Amino acid sequence: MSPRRHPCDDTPEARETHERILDAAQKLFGEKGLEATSVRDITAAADCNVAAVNYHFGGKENLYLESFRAMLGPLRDQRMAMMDELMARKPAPTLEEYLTGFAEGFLEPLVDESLGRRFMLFVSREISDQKLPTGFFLDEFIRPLIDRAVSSLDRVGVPLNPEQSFYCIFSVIGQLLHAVKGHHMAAEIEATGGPPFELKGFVDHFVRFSAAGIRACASHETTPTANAGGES
Amino acid sequence: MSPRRHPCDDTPEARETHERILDAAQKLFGEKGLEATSVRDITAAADCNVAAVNYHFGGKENLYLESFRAMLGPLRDQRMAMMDELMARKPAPTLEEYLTGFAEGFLEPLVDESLGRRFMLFVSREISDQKLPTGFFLDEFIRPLIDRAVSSLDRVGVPLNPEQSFYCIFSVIGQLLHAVKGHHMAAEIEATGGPPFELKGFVDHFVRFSAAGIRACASHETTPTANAGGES
DNA sequence: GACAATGTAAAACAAATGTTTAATATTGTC
DNA sequence: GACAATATTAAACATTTGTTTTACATTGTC
Repeated sequence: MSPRRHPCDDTPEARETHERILDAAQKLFGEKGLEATSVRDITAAADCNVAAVNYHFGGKENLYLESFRAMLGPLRDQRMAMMDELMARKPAPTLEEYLTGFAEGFLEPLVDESLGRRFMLFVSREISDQKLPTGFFLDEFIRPLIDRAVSSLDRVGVPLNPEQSFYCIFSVIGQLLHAVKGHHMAAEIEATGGPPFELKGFVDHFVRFSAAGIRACASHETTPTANAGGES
Repeated sequence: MSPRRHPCDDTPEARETHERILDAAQKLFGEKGLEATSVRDITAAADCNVAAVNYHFGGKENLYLESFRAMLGPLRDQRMAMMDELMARKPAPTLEEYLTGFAEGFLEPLVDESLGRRFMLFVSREISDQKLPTGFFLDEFIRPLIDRAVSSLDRVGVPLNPEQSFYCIFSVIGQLLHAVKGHHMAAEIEATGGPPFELKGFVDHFVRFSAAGIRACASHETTPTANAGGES
């Protein structure tokens, strides 16, 4: 009835095909999305039979989820560690150093054809076109990272209440995700005559822009009109 | 050979079906995307025959493009006008007023089931999963708006060079697009126990955050370390 | 009323989809 | 070598896909 039981490691060869399918699926699902990628596209790229997908993963939808899950854990932990490392520095980092580290850790996976890049494609797509079970992506990835970011931002010397922290992280992530889009569209932008989009230049701007923004939010308490400036 | 010739207005009835198909297509394409929406889904929603899509639009892909095009012009012009109106105010608006108007004009279409909301769904999807001809969306919508935004920001009293203006607009739009996502995911976020995402509260934060960020970028000339503050 | 033109409808089309079946190969164990 | 378990393959499965064909209805014109 249900042939999906995840054996996948009886022989090294079997494990190999299992891995090849997962690899091809991550690549193709990330590039073209769930519907636009056929099972035959994947098995062709993985150089195996069509039935192998159902044998190893029990169906296309489950393969999509497993492709995502296989990347999610390592990437989430990597970013968690990145933030922990930032907070563990001997002299506490300035807000600018914190933001620089955050941005580089966020955008670094984009530069080469790495696991992180594939995952980013997945994430971009999933955010605007949910295909995973409700809450899965949010609970397993987004929320832990936001929580960690909020609490790490808390120790960087800028006094923010929880709501302010959340909104500041929201603004930071919004900018960085948009930079991901800009990076993906860079070729097209330049092809049609737009200004070249450079990640390096953007990070400089991002740090300056966001540091001032965060400080402005911190210094805003009860006074209705906000003024920038006022740090040590 | 090619039955698509856009007659579409010989009889009032014909024009009506034409419109019904376009309406259903905008709704469904925006909600589920190109591949996940079948021609039969559309014709069922439009209450007409399957062949009508090919008769009136010459195929599914062309219908997708036409659905987008029909929204693009009005929405772009509306936002252009919004920015023009902002700039034409008798006393020149402050940066905060400018940002408030910009954010409200950007997010306003989200509140109800309007043309703007449909278009936003389309845009979100298209940004992370391009289905339209290369450059079309960029040239017809994104670039004109960015250009207008850059030049309008130029007259609000904050001295920015072109590169700084571009990056600031980039940061602003990144935050607002992410707010769109947050708004779309609001139900899901709250269902899983997250903090409620309120557009109103976000706009307040956004204005404070971005005004400080923009001023920081403006005051940054040759000094490597940027300090916020310093407006009139 | 006849004619032509245009819109609509039902049916059929070939191609592609995800999945399953059944047969074959491969491996480890006795 | 025989047996059983696992993995791979080729073929077939039933649907669904976008599109086309053919016939029918409607309308305006003479």
